[in-house]
Amino acid sequence: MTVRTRVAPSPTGDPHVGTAYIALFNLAFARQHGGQFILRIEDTDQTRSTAESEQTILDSLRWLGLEWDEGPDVGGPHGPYRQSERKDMYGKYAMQLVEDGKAFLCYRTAEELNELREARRAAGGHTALKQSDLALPVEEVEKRKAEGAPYVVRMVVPEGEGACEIDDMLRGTIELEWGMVDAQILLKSDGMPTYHLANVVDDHLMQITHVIRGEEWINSAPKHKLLYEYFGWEMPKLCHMPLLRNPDKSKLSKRKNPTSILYYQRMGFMAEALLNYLGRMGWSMPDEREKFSRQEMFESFDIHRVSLGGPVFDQQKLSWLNGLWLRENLSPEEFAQRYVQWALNPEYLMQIVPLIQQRVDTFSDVAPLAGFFLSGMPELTIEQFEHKTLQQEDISRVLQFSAWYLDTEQKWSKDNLFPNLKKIADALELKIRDFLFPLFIAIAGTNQTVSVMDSMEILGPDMSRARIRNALNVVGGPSKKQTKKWEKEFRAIAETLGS
RNA sequence: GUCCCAUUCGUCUAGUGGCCUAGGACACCGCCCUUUCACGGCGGUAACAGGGGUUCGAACCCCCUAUGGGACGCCA
Repeated sequence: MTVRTRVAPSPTGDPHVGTAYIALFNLAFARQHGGQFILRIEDTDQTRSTAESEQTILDSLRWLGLEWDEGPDVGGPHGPYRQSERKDMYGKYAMQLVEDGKAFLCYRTAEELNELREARRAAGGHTALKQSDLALPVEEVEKRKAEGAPYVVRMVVPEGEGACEIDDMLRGTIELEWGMVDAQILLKSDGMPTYHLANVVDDHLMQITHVIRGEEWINSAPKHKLLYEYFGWEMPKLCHMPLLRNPDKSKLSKRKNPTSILYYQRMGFMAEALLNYLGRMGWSMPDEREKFSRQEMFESFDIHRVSLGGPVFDQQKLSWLNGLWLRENLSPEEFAQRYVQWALNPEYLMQIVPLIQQRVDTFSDVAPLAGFFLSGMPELTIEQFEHKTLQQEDISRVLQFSAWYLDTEQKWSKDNLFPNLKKIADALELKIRDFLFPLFIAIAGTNQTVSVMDSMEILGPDMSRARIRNALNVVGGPSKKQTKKWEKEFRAIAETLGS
């Protein structure tokens, strides 16, 4: 038995707890059955990942105590689909389907597709586009072909009534209407495969027998099933896990909740506790024990104990669980060792020391100056935000605009953050030193400290965002009406920001 | 909008037709321990979304409604 999970690298390189969640259940399932667990980084799009961001993901998963097997290599060394030989490989499979009449070349332009979809939507029915919807007159096709116009390869899907039956290990049989399934692009105009093609081809070549993935994939399962049929391959068993949620029940997202494993690491959680907590999301031990190790989980694992309601990721319960691990599983010596490893490791310390060395007279000055690098959320009061020229509304505005900007920023370096924040300051007609004041308080709890840009870079995106959100709660955010107005202002500014 | 998936205390969950007067955990509240605060111990408030069936019997099976979420890309 071989199960696998696919990992989509995030543009920021931040490893997502949802990734670890799915990986954990794949691993538990595989280990329980004495099978292999294959982890594959998926990046056919290429706009997302860099070698560094992929490495960060793998390191984070390893830190959590997850492990994976190498499995058969597909089309070259493990990693994203950049190499040209891979293009050839997937291209061959796609063209084979074209020859068999299971796929077709499509010369439609983006504008035409938009129009077709608009028309469908206006009609109120399904928006899925089929081969017959996309067809062009023969002469038009010939004309575009002669011009060397770009084309994609799309799969043929059933038209008319009927439903596709998908077997899910937890949900039983799910019926999805073919009407909802569009003629999925298999090969993009640049010749790279889409996820759907790559997914099916790889899983077949890697002899995957079980796929445990997020619920968001249920709707594309018919496409996958069809591809297996077209190729004449056996389809792996599918299992769709519930999605982790924000406190407001929406899909876990960084805007509403810290999602990066790096954040929880920086926040001082033990890997064992975080993994334990993820194991409690939608799953329970037969004896309902709250605290259990990875090994204990694997020994008692039963995929049928997964409950399907989307679990809310609760920071407070995670903290409690972490406290249990800290208190009960570490001797004082181990505690000390772990703490040093967390706080005083050379890698982290050497980012901080250059910032503080010139500003201290004694070692005892270090902790007051740089303590916020080793803290969670600073305890803030409204008084700390009092400023000689800025009004409370200005403070709130600075924090809110910064939060909006930082939520979308993908390149997290001070050389990128600073010019953009400067532009926001200019747009708000604030001096940069005044503009930065609320950020200092939010991030460090004081403005008598090292550069806030450096601090944000070191603390990372999720920790910085969380602290600014925290500050916004203390100061009080904008009212509903104000929010609308500010959002409009911000959108205008956002267009001028670079990356 | 269309389709899909879900729905047990505020939150994570136990529960697979009688053991349910619905159990545990976090959070919250109270008491005890304690020079403080934590930790720990004890106790308390709090839930089967609603309506119809099926059944001797339904949190559990079926249907409808509601609510939440997800999917509808040359993203994954």
